[in-house]
Amino acid sequence: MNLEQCLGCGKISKKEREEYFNSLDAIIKNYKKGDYIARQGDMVDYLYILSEGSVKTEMITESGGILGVETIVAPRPLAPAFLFADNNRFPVDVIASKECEVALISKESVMKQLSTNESFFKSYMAFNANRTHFLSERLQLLSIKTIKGKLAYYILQRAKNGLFDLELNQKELAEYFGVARPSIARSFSEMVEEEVITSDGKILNNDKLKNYILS
Amino acid sequence: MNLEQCLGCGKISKKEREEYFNSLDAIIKNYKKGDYIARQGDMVDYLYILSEGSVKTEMITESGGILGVETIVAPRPLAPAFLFADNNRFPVDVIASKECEVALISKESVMKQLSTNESFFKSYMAFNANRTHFLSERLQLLSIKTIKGKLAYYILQRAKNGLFDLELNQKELAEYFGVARPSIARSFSEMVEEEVITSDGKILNNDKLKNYILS
DNA sequence: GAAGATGTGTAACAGTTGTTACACTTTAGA
DNA sequence: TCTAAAGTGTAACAACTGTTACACATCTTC
Repeated sequence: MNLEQCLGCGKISKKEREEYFNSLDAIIKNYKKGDYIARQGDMVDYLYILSEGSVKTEMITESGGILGVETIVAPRPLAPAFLFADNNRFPVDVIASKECEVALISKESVMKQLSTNESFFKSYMAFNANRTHFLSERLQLLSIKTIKGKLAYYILQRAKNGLFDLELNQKELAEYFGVARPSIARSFSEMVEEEVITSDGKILNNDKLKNYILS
Repeated sequence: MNLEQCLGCGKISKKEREEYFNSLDAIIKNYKKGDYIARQGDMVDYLYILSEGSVKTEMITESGGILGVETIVAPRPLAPAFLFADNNRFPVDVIASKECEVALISKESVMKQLSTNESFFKSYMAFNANRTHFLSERLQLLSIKTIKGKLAYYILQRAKNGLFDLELNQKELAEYFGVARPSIARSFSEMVEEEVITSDGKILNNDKLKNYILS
């Protein structure tokens, strides 16, 4: 899910990239730290590609305070989904957190590329599809309210032949679920206690495991 | 976000729709209640459009129990994002919950339409863009842990000139946030108590309101 | 193989939310 | 206008999770 994928080109030098952007009629803009790249409510009429630097997105604060939301590091498109949305406006402020280079590709140019450059098309579609996939996954996980439920869902997704591998350690799981680390340990050991799973990765009671997700 | 939007055609009769599907080389399939339309892990090689009926998505249960996930009512595409995803497999079982008609349009035909039919293209892109937008919104809201935080985020999104309108009643808000109704009432009255908002829709302290989102 | 770093198990307590129940207010319809 | 339905305010208690702290295990590196 990066710049190369999105543009349908492999790893290239900075010079090659510039030539490539030129062929797309891109406007290259440079920003200093603290510059606003876009403001909440601005129309998204271009495909914004952050080719150098990093940005953070923020909600507006009328009276001083600032609420950080997310940091995005190059290379990555900035709001690729909004370009074709009905409400095609930036949902947040986008501010350079260091020196940035951004390529703006007009909607028309993007559409032309999409229809003439199969590689570009496939990459663009795959990027958005993967993002939807990612968001759906995260949403389903977050909408499960209990930690045991999240764990059960997570385990069932990775289960094979009654065995599972968590892949992440407790600290990483906690971050992924948005919960506290000791809470993961507690829930996990309770599930072992209740003979639903074993601590070494076996599923003992599939139905009970699924029931965690519901309740 | 419906069939018409997705296909780039207005409201048409069933006969017209069938002709339209024919022009897309669609395969029309009919299912009875209880039939499996797709199984978890099946490849998504077609654009599935549910034109009649309704389906529910389920996680598999090896030993009897069933875990419902979501109900989808016609007309709507079924897994439009997965068609172009890298991991293009159904994430869940899809089962007819009444008599259904599904149009399967091959990936090739979809790509052909996308490049030759601007209306189809725009509708398809808008559908996916809007879905991404929707998912991002929901995810951001759900990732806020406290109810006061969710309320603050919700209010700030709808705020204008220091005023806000919740638009939903408490019961609807509770469902939207995935929390209990009395908890909404409690959090709301605490925020009024703390002189951050008034119960009739004024924002008294913008910064405190944003702080709820963080903590 | 000793030492620090990383990962895990666990406990006590605080904080937030869910559950249930009920009173009250407002709205919509007869 | 009266009534039923829908919406809201609130309280007591249960349940779950977060916080903090510490013990112990395991892994890495010199």
